[in-house]
Amino acid sequence: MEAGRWVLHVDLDQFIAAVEVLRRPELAGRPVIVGGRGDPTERAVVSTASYEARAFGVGSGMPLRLAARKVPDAVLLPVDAPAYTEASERVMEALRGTGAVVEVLGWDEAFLGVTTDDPEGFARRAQAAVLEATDLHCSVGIGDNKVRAKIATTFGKPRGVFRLTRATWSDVMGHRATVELWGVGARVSKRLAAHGIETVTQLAEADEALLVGEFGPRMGVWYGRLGKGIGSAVVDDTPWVARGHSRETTYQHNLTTPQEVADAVAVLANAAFDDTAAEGRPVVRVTLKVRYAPFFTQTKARKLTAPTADREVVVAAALDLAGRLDPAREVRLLGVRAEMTMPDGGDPVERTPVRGRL
DNA sequence: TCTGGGGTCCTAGGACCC
DNA sequence: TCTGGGGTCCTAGGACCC
Repeated sequence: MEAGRWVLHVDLDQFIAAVEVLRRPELAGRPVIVGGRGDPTERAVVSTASYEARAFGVGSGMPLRLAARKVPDAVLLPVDAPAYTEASERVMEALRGTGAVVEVLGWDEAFLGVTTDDPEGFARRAQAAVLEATDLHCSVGIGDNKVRAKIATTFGKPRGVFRLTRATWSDVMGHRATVELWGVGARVSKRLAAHGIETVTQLAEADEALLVGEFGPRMGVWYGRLGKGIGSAVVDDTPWVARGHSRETTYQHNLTTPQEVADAVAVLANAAFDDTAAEGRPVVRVTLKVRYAPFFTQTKARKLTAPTADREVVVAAALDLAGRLDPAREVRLLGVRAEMTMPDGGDPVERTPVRGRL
């Protein structure tokens, strides 16, 4: 058995749907779909679907309207963020109780840093601890770094454990499409394919200069390493520090006049300001995001002349950006983001490393 | 099927400076 | 006139993740 340090990736199975079923046991075994306000006639998308609903082809990100059509007898539920936050906190506490270093990735995911001769045994104990504390099931990926641990989890689902290391990387991942890598999406995989790079092995063997020419000095190098399964093995339990907060709303009916837009921007800017004020750090940059109907997204940003904790300044900056939008187009989504100074007093634009790329 | 809301990081290119 | 070479700061936008 290999002695030493391991990275474990823990991912709760159908987390949101599972939390809902826990408090409504009669829903067990039924196709449960959670999204928006649970109303399939509204503009909203699926947050999570239970495995029973996924069997009908429903998945995260799908418009609620379409999901409801695919599964006629589905149980549709509204998103209840406080309930998931509470369940998540109990999960993370259970994981910390295993003695591992725990780096939280989101509601339903965490990396564990452990030193053990038996990572599978540790993984099973972590699963048991989570189940005991919360009645929730999870899958665990074991790796020699975060990239491999994260991908390993997908082979462990549901309720399983899977190990992926440098020794097995090529056998397990080499023949797969690049889009299966964590950090490669539809766009990047298409650009890779244009260079004849379709598989993970082809990416691993690709000329670095070619990747840098296509994607730039950082991303190009990073994609090449991703193909080889190379990544950080540092699990950091430092509490996460947000760089900023944003509020975003898709309107059930498009906004058609500058006054409607200005009113909406004021509401969102105030809410975003409230979130940053709660952090106790001043705002340094304001960004306005707009999606015109049917689908065209624009962003406008302004760095403030000085960091400010003044609500009026932040709202005025957002309204000023709104004045630069095209008044002739219908707006279906607006968002306002307020970025804060970092705890050390720095500017988020300087990319103070709080949590870097994995 | 016309696609949420909350985040993160990276790149291109213009303005401006010496 | 057909054009340097470096640097910084800023905005706009792309891509990805949960």
